[in-house]
Amino acid sequence: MTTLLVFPDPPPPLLAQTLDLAGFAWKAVGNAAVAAATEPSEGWGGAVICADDDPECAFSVCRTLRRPDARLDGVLLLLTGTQLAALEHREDLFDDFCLSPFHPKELEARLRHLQFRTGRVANPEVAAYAELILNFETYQAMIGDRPLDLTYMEYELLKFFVTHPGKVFTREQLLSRVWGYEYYGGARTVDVHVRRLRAKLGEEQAGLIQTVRSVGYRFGQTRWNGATSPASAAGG
Amino acid sequence: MTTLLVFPDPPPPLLAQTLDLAGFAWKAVGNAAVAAATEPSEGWGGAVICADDDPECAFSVCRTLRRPDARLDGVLLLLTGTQLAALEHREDLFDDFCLSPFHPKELEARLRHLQFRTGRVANPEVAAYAELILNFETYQAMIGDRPLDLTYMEYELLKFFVTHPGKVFTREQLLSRVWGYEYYGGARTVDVHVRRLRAKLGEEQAGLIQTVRSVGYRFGQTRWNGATSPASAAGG
DNA sequence: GGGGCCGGTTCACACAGCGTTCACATATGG
DNA sequence: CCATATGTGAACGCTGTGTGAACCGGCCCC
Repeated sequence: MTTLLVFPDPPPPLLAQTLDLAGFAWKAVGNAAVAAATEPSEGWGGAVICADDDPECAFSVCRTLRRPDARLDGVLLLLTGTQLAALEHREDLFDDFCLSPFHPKELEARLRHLQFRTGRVANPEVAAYAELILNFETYQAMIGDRPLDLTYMEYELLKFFVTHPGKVFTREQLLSRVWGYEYYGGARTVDVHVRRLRAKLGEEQAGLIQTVRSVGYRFGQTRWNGATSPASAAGG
Repeated sequence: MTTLLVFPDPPPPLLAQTLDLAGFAWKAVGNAAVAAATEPSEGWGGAVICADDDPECAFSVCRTLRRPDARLDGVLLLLTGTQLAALEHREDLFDDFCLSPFHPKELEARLRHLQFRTGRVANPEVAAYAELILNFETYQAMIGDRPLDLTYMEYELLKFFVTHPGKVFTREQLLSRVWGYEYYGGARTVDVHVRRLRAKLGEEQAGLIQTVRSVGYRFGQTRWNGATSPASAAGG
């Protein structure tokens, strides 16, 4: 369960109670700066912004959360009926809203739906394996919370590995499927790229790419480590 | 203004009145078959499904509207407080809901936001990314508090970048999507415009446009955007 | 209608990054 | 202990990109 950002700090008692009863993990912040400073490493799982008391400040927090360079999805606005008109030109600042005073079950249902939406609508153009995340749209890679600086070929090779975990590929297969053409005698080129990938993955995760002696390389699936039957290699 | 699908037929009087007063064009249908038969050529602009009377039938209509091969976006569910629990395993059937009896202004605000989300509403007249602000109406650009003097093509290119932050585009993609036509051998033209944009953005912000070697260019989003599916966190 | 300016496109060149290759060291298996 | 396979470090050369400048067409002003 990810952590919800809640504004203001402290939040209205009924809001806090509702979130607790519904089983949400949350953290209250008084302004956008604190929100940025206390952001968990996996990012906020959404936000509940209460505009009852200080709508201007609430909208300001929303604006900060929604800036395009680090946009937060899953922002729910809590406001009174008289504030409805203020939403008209601020459609981009929130994903859902709930009228205050609210029915606890309604808020819970909205938050659940919001988490469903952000989990499902989120851009599918990514692939992940354990700690490793590749974003195909941005050509970026992350291992844990550390961004990887990969060259084009390194990225393409890693992308192929991540999308085919567990399988063993010969150097010739990798050359034809990653490089995309038949190759003349340069099988060792793969070794060099694998080596550089291992180096950039770091000491910890270098084992993600395993050498299968006299066959080729395999990505992930470390459960089969050690002495396996040769039949598996022959069958692959 | 596109036409909203409304269920049931006839809808509750207060619903019809609210839609009329808010200026929405709508058409009531009694079941999914009629909805398919009377669908306007441009498609439905969304749906308001009232589950007050016959929730089972309402959910059935939703299921039909949401079938994967012709999924309708912008489905708003109208239900009573006692029906909230029924939403839990039907998250995919709707995009928003509103408790009945409803405040007309709330329903109106929800429908407006739904139309904004589904993109059926006119484009915003400004866009911003970090320090950068573009005003599409006046063709003005500002970086921080400094106005940028951009030519037409520079402005169009920057506008495209700002509205697609983080994604990598090849030169060919940029040519076809910014210049708007297929191009003969002029891929380097993009380079020159990018260079001039960088120069005008200034030393500080030149890094906003990043070169992705042997791929193309990317605007902003150096930091990883954590908007990935929650499954990745669970899978670790 | 002519000349100068402005903006978009194209060209030529230099540099740097990256893919490839080689030579050698090390590991593995028979 | 040998043969083969793989890891490692470094060097080479190509391709892609940055950069300055020229070209060219349209527009406005004189």
